[in-house]
Amino acid sequence: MAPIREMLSETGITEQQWRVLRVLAEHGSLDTSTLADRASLLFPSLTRIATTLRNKGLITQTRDEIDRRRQLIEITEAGQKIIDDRADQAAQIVAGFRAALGDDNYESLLDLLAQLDPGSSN
Amino acid sequence: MAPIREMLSETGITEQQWRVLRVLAEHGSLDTSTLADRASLLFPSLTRIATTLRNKGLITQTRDEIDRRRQLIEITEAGQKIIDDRADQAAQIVAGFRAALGDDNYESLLDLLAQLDPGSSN
DNA sequence: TCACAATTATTAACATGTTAAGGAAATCAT
DNA sequence: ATGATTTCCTTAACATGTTAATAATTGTGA
Repeated sequence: MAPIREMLSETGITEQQWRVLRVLAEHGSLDTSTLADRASLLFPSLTRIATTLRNKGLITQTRDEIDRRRQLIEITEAGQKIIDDRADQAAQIVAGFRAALGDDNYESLLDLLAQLDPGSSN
Repeated sequence: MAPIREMLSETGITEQQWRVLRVLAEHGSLDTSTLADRASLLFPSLTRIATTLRNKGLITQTRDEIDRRRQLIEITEAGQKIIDDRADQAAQIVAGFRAALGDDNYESLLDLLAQLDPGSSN
């Protein structure tokens, strides 16, 4: 993940914050549970990350009026911009990994890791 | 690592503390730099871990009298006992992973991971 | 020898992982 | 309808990863 963190260092955003924003960028707005699941974060972590992202103005949190235990988290324009500006760069980093291993090996690695951790739907 | 952590939960020792003890159990006593390297820990982490292990009476730290910047870290009998008592159990957990993937796949996984991170001599 | 650099380790500050405890809202059984 | 349970989330407490700043010691060159 070092190259990813390096890319993000200039934004003042961490790897996990970036992951949260990416998931939100794909899905628009999500409830906390789904978001935690897709970003592979535990609840307590997400709570803190959401707080800092909210303070940075990159997301908004609103109570679900139907079930007021729930929160809806939405990415702001500023947050979306951060993702958009670096999507290509991130894709290239991943492509770099893939190239380093070769396509076949890359697929093998993903398969083997998936076998070890059936939980991660990624 | 979940099974490892579960095994360790009864000892009150964490995964990293266990790693430090394991390295020490193999090598007797080591200077901090070498220990950090072999346990794949950064200096600040090792400093803290050493403090807690020392407080638990599992290691001892002594200044190197020739170069007084350095410290020698040694495992105590109590620390050695913790490792000895669980070495078999840990080996079985690893064997379990290996069995889950199959021997060939297991080797493949190690190879692929090594290609991604040439640094880890493990 | 003495200022300056390099080495070794610690401390600080922040973010996260992890487990446990707590709090508010909804659900359910009676 | 109400008390117990469940669900969803937050807080708390501790350990670690990570980067930067400091401290202590040693090494070096003029």
